[in-house]
Amino acid sequence: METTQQQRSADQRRRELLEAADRVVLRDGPQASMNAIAAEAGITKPILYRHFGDKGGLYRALAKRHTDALLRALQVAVDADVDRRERVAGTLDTYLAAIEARPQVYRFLMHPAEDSQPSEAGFDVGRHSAPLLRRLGEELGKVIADRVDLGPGGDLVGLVWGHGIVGMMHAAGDWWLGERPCSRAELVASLTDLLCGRLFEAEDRDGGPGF
Amino acid sequence: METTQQQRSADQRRRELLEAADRVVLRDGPQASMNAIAAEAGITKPILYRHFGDKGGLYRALAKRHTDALLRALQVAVDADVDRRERVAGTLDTYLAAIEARPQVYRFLMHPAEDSQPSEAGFDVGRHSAPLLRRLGEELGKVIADRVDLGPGGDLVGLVWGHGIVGMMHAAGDWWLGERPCSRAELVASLTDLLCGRLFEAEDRDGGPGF
DNA sequence: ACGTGCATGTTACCTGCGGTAACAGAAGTC
DNA sequence: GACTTCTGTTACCGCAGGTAACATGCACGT
Repeated sequence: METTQQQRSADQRRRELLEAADRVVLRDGPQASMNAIAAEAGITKPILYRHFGDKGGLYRALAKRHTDALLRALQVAVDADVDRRERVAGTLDTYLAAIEARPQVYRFLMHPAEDSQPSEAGFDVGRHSAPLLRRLGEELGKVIADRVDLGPGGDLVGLVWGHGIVGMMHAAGDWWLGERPCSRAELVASLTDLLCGRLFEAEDRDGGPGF
Repeated sequence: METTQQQRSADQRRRELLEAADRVVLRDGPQASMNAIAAEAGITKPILYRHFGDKGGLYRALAKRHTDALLRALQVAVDADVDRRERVAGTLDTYLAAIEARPQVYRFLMHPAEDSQPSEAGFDVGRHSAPLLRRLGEELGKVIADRVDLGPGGDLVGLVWGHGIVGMMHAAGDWWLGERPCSRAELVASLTDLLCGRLFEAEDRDGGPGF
């Protein structure tokens, strides 16, 4: 066949387009229009559609790059050779540092422009809140089930915890990024304490039901 | 003045419109169009806009009803007169029962059609992931800080935990609702265990670094 | 009784989006 | 040199959110 020339130039073009899209999303947020992206890349819409199918395709391709980068960073943190508390804190800090450094990217990843078609209008509740979180939860769940002895049904419990912890990290990070009520280190410490079970070690206050 | 007649009928009309919108959102999901809502209500678009300003206004009004209802239910659960573990489990279960009973409503609340204007294209990272979660986190944070003795800076820690726990509940619930990997009771038990600190009580498994 | 407000309702339109069809050149291949 | 293929364009469709301008009904002050 020997279409390698064309293949390579096509791939290269694709990368260029993705970088242009990246710049626009970084500037305009997740609701960046296809027109804007095409303009930034110096071309017109139909080319984008030839390369990526539809907006969802472009956004998926764009998201994959950042997602993979973040996943690699977290993988390193989760494999660090320190004690468990330190490792949990390090993982949280890695995530928070990432979203702090590039809030626009983070925002884009969490809000992939709700592509989902109407489907059967009933039970596809999932997937609207970013595939990234799902992937993170799944991965973390596997890691936990692998490394912590949770008895029978441990795989399932690991998954629950994985998704739960990722959600905790995400929600707290989102709130923190908006309000900046404390330093990153303090946030990490508080969240780590929570996962350590300090909620159930702390004493109730005077009257009334403790939480 | 004596415009009470008109006032009352206006308020009543508003309620009727909200109920129509509710039906449509329940049927078509969060991307229900203004045209569809107007049609369901038996009128045309401009009336909706006169009552609610813009789509964001309608959705905010619509969300407030469900949000308030859910908040009341959670308030009851969080004030229950049982021990702490039972109370945590009950609160989680209340939330999960709600989203299980009406997934469409839940989905709508979490995805209020990204109204946010472009603003200054920079630092308004918050608010994209549903005001409901923020409100829940804030309320729970206050409750925790009120009832648990967390030492100096406890208010802030309470807020961090509030948002974190709500995020955990949300993410785990979202995942669970999509995959249905276990019963609600099992999910509640696992999450409660996590908040109890079982992650740090469990033993490491054989080789490699424990999580 | 009758005009005057005012809220309610309509039709018809604007803008901008995602997405597509149809056409116009340039380059490699036989 | 004809043929295909890739790249790029202009021009358009359908549908969304949102608005202007015009009609209608009902309570009022005199």
